[in-house]
Amino acid sequence: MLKKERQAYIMHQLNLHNKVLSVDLCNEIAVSEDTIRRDLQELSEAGQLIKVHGGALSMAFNEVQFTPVNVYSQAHKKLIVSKALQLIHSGMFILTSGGTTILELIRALPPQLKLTIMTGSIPVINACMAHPKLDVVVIGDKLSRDSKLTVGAEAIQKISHVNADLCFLGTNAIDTQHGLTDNDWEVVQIKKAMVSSASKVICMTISEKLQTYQPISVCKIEKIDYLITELDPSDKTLAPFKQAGVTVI
Amino acid sequence: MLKKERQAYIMHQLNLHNKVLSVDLCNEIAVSEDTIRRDLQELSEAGQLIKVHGGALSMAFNEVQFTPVNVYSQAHKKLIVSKALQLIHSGMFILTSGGTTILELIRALPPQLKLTIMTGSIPVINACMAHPKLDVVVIGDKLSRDSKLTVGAEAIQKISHVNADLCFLGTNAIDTQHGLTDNDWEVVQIKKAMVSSASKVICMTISEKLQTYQPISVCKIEKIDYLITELDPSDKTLAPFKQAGVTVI
DNA sequence: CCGCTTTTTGCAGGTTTTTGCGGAAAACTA
DNA sequence: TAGTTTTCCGCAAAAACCTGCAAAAAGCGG
Repeated sequence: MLKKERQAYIMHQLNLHNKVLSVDLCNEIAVSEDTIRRDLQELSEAGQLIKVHGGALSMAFNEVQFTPVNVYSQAHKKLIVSKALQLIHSGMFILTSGGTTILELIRALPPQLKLTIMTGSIPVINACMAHPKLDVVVIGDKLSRDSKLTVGAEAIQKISHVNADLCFLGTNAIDTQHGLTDNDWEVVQIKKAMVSSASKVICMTISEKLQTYQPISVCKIEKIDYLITELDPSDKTLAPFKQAGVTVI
Repeated sequence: MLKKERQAYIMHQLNLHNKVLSVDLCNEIAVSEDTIRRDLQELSEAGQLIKVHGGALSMAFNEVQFTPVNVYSQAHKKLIVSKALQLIHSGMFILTSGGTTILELIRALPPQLKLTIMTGSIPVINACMAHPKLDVVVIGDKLSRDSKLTVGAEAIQKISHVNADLCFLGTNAIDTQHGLTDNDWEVVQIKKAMVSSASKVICMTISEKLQTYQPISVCKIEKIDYLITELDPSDKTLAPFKQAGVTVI
């Protein structure tokens, strides 16, 4: 097999699987491991792939790896937030749990907007205090260290006595079969209460979390009124949610 | 599985759930716990995550908002705090309002000390979360923008149902004639409730605020059990307080 | 076709990386 | 305080890597 051929084969494999192992390649092509290594070396110098110990990764893989939360995921969240702002109108009473996306939403609220935010999430409260007009109602109870959220019977009871216009839920995992799910029992209880006490329930999430699930159920998919992701509403990933009656934005 | 791949997987999980456990990861990837730990170590050094005992946390969720420490009368406050620490013992239930001196006290609590802190002050809650062992009970209600404290009937009712060992009050003004006074009606209501619900009431203040007063009364001087200032207890400024039955430290 | 250079390939060796393991130390939990 | 879990540290084996070398293959001018 010619050298050019071999390297073309390597690139082909790389495009298919996003990674190759030196061992696999030298078995497939029946050539010594040294030769493969030299090929990978050359292709790496030509900028066609990223060589790593034991094989190589495609450039595509490396982009997502080297573009961490701050840039890639952050841009998505900004887009999600801008969509969510359309649902918010002056004077509304809003219930929220915690989560990074919700935090971004609060930070993005226009300064002149007057709202009442009811929440037990300390980061959200902190963000609210940076806004000039927001009325904040703190849900009191025991503070959960992990989630930075107040949890417990007192908090649930308090939530059950309000009627919010909107409820924004931090989304840990969501799929059409299990609905909205999470992994912290106490946080789930709070979220359940919030779902019951709001006219409209809104889930904001990056598309990575779609069609994943966690052990504990918050609510069925039918309870969700709006689903906001960074994807275009017509994206095929979102079709099952539309079918389940969720308004996808 | 390649090392880079593994680390990408870890980061992915972290973006989804905001935290990962070493045990979970080594099961999911089928690799020894040591390897996972070394990966977390590397990613941590690269500034991609925060390593903690047992796993790791995402950077996004754990933004530490560092409240600037004002050096004004800092030395005095350190002294006051060190005196106050003598009154605090493991397992106590403590009620607090807000105030910079109380904030300093929370920050100075030894890391191994276990306490339950009940408060409606957002800065105090933030400080408590930086401590590894504190149990925090948040007093819920409407958040007062000025004082960053929850105020209202709900909060007062909640406070009235507890029996705290100690109550630390932020001191706005104190004198022997009018007792402890303040200038915010709603905050005063909260402080009144706290005084009623605690076995011992402690006022910490720099000496400048001694023998000053404000329009609204929190409680008579007899209700104060301890007064802590930066002065020596034998200082003549403090004599009238001793005479009124306050234990001066 | 021949003698020459250049390229490519495999191999032997020595070095570096990676990984898992055992035991001690540290941290956490009750 | 005692007991469990997690971490740290050193070690050793395996895997991967690099370097230099030599043989085979290919290219090339005459």
